[in-house]
Amino acid sequence: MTARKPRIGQSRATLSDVAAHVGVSAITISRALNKPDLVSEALRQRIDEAVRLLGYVPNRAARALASTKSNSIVVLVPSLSNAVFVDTLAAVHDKLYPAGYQMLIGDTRYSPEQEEKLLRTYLEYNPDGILLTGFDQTPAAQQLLAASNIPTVHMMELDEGGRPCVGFSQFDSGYALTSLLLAKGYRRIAFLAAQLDPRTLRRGDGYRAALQQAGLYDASRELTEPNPSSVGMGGGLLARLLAQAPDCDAVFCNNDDLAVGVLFEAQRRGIRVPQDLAIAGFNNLDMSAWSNPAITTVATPRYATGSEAADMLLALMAGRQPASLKVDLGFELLARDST
Amino acid sequence: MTARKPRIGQSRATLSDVAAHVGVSAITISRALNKPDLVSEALRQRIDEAVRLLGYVPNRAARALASTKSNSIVVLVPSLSNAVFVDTLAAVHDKLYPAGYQMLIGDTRYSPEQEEKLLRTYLEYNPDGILLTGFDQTPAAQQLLAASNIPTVHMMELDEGGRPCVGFSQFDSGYALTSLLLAKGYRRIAFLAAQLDPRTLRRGDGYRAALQQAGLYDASRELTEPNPSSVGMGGGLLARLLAQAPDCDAVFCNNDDLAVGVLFEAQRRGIRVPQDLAIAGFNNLDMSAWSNPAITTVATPRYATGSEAADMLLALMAGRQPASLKVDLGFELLARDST
DNA sequence: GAAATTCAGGTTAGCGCTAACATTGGGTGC
DNA sequence: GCACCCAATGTTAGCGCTAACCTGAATTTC
Repeated sequence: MTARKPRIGQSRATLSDVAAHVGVSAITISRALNKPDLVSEALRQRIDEAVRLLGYVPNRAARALASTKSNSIVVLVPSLSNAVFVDTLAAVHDKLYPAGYQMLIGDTRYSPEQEEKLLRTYLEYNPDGILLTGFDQTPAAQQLLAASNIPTVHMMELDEGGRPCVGFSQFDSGYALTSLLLAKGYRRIAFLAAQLDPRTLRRGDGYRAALQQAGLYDASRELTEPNPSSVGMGGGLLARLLAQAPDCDAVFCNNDDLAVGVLFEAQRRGIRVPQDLAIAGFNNLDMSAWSNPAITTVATPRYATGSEAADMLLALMAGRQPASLKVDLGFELLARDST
Repeated sequence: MTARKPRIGQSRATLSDVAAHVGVSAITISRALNKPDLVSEALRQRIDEAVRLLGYVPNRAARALASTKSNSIVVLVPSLSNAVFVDTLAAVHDKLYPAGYQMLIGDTRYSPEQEEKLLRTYLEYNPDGILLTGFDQTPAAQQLLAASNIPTVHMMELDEGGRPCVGFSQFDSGYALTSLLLAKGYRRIAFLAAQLDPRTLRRGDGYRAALQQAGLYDASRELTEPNPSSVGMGGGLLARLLAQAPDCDAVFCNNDDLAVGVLFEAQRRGIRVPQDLAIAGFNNLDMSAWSNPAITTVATPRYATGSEAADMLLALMAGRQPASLKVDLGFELLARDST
């Protein structure tokens, strides 16, 4: 048993304080807390009592330093104001929290540079695992990741190169929704997108491919806007579109909030939906199911993505080989009254 | 100069690795990194180069342990899927990040018990400061906070008891919006609320007070629902309301998404807004400005709350006395076409 | 009943960093 | 030219915890 150190003031109780109080050595307290079955029942109870009495709270930094395990996971998402990522985060949390891991959440604001900066910062925490969104890391960030040797899983997109990933094909989803519109007889289909992140662009690629294949592609019907998408912006984009290509018979909006904005603006202009103009959105956000008419959209596996990605990461961290390093969760077309 | 420790494998470079490489002592590297002006220009450059060469990343746990400062701030919000808190978080981040602090974000899911649990967990990180939402902590959580002696600021509500806080009066905002409806001539005003957190309830108190004062309160027009609010739920609540109190001439929705849902449902039922039914929302979310008609709402100071709260916390952490311990940021009524 | 095993706890050392004090070797003042 | 000071770097110790090994007593094995 180590001598009790004199403690000045009322700084927090430490392991040795508890140990001194109970009359055992510090390591025993540590064991009672972390590997309870290595300590006898009776002693464990006395320890629990002392812990409560002294208000002992373990010091995570000390634990991390001594054990070289931080029990924290870095999760980097492009935005916290987008329901897509929030839902994914919730799923990740639901898996990781019971496993004893803390999430360090970083918001990259859709910028690879910001992502690199966050990565640099969070690497100081010595995370046990990393969850990233997409594959568009800067070269420096990729180097950091490689050098750190920390298990990493990418979410929301699929990789052909063998990097661990969970998501769905953005290209296919854009292609499929456009094909649905073509099948319904629409011929002059516009594409409206805000927040030009890589996933948006790949959905646009799918849109373009479908139309080109049908011989119906017209670049003037493609309208984009770098700022984050919102209902208000949907209205603005429709106004721009009608000025530039007034003959469109359908719009593919890259996100449901844009679609709702387009619907509102169409109503203001007396454009009937879907008779004069069909509207399709993306992501199946809550509101698109309830508008009048309800908006056709693509349901994306947000919660499942977070859940599966966390599972894969847990496997990698435990040194287990996950069943698959590439999990394609697919997507679902929801044809509703707006098309 | 301390001897270089033999390093096996390729575990991360440490301060002493850098020191050995440059040929100085570890503390000098530490100084070059943290207090650069204590180290000569020439040496600093050599150190920077070595840091880059070895890919040195400081170990946060070790730094926290040695300095007894974690440079991290715990921020607990009730939900990440509510734009209100996300905006607030963004503001907090914008202030804290430049000051060198990391945020540890916790999502309490509107539960004081969960909040207590998170607090317990995050206290292990030895945060330098804490930001909480509201004042409804469990007694145990309050005890934890008091014992920890960590500067804490409460957001979104105001306290009479002198605890540091930044927000606005939820009661007053509910009272003011109801008064606006009364002033416009509405007499049978309903109140629809989901997610019955304390702030919702206090807004409801304001609503009730205004109506009671006017002698127009009728409990059957108050309808609540414990689950999180959404557009879909707004429609459901309107349906319930019409069954129970079909003569309402206005609805005060506790959040804009409910209001939009009510509007959609009214449209489906052929109820004219505002002629047959006026609709008011809360929080000034993006969509409420663009619907047809645009929805009357209350603009709440979300970003400012985060910003001011972070400022206050920074002052408290630095041992400075903030200008005021109670910052009332007010709110703004936005009368639009739906009333 | 002696050796082998298990159980419950202890000792020692060190994770990587920084606070606090110590040391050096020029200036500076007069 | 001597005391003094300051700037730049070093030494020592320790933050709070746990990994790895060690010890002694109780229990089991045949």
